[in-house]
Amino acid sequence: MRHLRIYDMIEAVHRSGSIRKAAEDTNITASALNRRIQAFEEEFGSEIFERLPRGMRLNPAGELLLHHIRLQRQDLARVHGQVADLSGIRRGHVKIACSQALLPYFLPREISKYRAEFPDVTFTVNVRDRIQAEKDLVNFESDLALVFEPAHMVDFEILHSVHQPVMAVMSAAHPLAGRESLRLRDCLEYDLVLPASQFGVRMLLDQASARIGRKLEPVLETDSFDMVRHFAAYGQGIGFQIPVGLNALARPDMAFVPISARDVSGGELYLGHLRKRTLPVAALKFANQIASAL
Amino acid sequence: MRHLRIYDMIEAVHRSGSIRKAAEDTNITASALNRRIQAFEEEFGSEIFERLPRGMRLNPAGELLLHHIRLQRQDLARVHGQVADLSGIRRGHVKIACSQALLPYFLPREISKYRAEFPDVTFTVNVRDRIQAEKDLVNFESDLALVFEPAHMVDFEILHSVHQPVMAVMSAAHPLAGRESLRLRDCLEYDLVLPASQFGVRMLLDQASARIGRKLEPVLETDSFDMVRHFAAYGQGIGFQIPVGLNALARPDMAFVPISARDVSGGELYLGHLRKRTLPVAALKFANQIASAL
DNA sequence: CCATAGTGGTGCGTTTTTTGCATCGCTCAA
DNA sequence: TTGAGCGATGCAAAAAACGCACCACTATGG
Repeated sequence: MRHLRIYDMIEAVHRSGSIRKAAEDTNITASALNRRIQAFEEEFGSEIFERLPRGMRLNPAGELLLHHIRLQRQDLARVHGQVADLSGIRRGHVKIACSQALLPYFLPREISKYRAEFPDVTFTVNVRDRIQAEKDLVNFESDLALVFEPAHMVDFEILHSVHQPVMAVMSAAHPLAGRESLRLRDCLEYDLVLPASQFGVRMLLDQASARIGRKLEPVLETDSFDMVRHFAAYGQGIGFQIPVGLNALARPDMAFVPISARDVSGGELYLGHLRKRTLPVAALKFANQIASAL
Repeated sequence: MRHLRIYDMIEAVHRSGSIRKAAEDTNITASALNRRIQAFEEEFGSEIFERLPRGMRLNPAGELLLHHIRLQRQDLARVHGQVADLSGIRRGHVKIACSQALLPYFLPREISKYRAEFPDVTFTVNVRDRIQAEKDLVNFESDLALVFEPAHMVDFEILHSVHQPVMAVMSAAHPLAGRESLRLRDCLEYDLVLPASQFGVRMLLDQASARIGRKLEPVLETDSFDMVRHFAAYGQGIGFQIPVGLNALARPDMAFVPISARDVSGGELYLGHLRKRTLPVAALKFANQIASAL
């Protein structure tokens, strides 16, 4: 869209922080770029950049404009998608920000299933904690977010939610492996491997242990749920995960035992998008599929 | 916004139905306009107009694009408003689609009150029935709608609603003028002046009279509530109106008596805007003022 | 404390894009 | 059948955008 070129230029200057650097990205001379920015500001009726001795920075007006630019671009992409839909072609691209728990089993399965029906739809999946996921939505870097116990949710519009108890994860040979359910105090007898504090599961566990007057002292704290699972699988440790991140069939060597709701009531896994936003067709259809899968 | 000129051109062609006519509105030659449309379609990846022997018409892709254009333009206006807000200037323009009932007293008073605080804000008020009001919102021809008993409401997001009983309107000298409330059957003894069938008040009255096995036979049916009031004021007839359209202080020569809720339960007056839309600052502030006034 | 590298801004000749004019081919209604 | 109205197009003129060279300014680091 050549007529929206000026928006690309503004974003390029915003990204690189200087006209000269942005000029390279834009395949244009710094002088030409400079003049287009100036002309735009003139027409817009207000400066959108602060001129600092070391470069350019968006001022508040520019921040507002930037959001408009992103909104505008995403909406145009939606229109493009719908127009493609008219001609019977199901094309498009879906950008997802999600918790790690969704990565090993759930999302790969759902994406494959979706692409079996619409092979021309492509995906971007970014692992984000619950705070960053919301920021991604605001910046239009993701269409959908699938997160466990999100943090503020002011810009988050819920499409679907599902309750997830917290599961203890351990080797199938572990003494507690046969139990129907576990109390939190049972787990404290063993080596604990816990996700880092920014994760929802950890937050729930911390709250629960505080209630029974104990403090969790993990032997291993990590930001990788893969690590949690593998450490638990090959030792006597206990890890924690939510059911959507587990697959009993795929791991007969492991045991997954729910923590009693009396200790940890569990949390909600939310599927949502940016408030007030109209999703592209592809993203909407995929969201519906996920919602029914959950 | 020079870079959005192509959008103006597309809208102009859509409005006038032909390139040559649109060329005059756009202050450009037909050939230049033609080529810009062609270039845009090329870049957009799909034709947006049907070429008919008698002119141009938007095809489905074009309809989708047109909606995007309007959305985009309105959002840019919102950004402009917010930027003006940053510099302390309260400028802007508010477009309202409303029922006739709001015209005589309510809206003039509220607009004056608002403009006393923000004199640089201007207004457009269009009288619309409840069906057309919603269309106006969809086409971005209005920011706000203030309507009685709207029809489908699928694209309508309610900001505020207030219950309005139906009032009988008559001369102060009318035999029924002193009553505290009226049954519908009391009114049927007199000459009736009714709003046309597209109005919410009429719909409620029709339903109510059908319930008591009667049919309303007005001596005067009109699409002007002014006419209803004046006819009632100068004769023995009875008209009907909702309270927001009446002002006892301004008309000591008239009497307003509520119809018993056992006959006509009344209806809701809704203030709303297009679903998912972010209103310009001025419109939002005005909407808040109206909501509290109601 | 000054040299230097990096920043945005500008004058001017050149290139690219857009526009206007004239004209073609087509369709439909009188 | 003819004329009026439509969109499309070739070509030259006008306008806009661009690249180059250079200016003024300011932090930073030897």
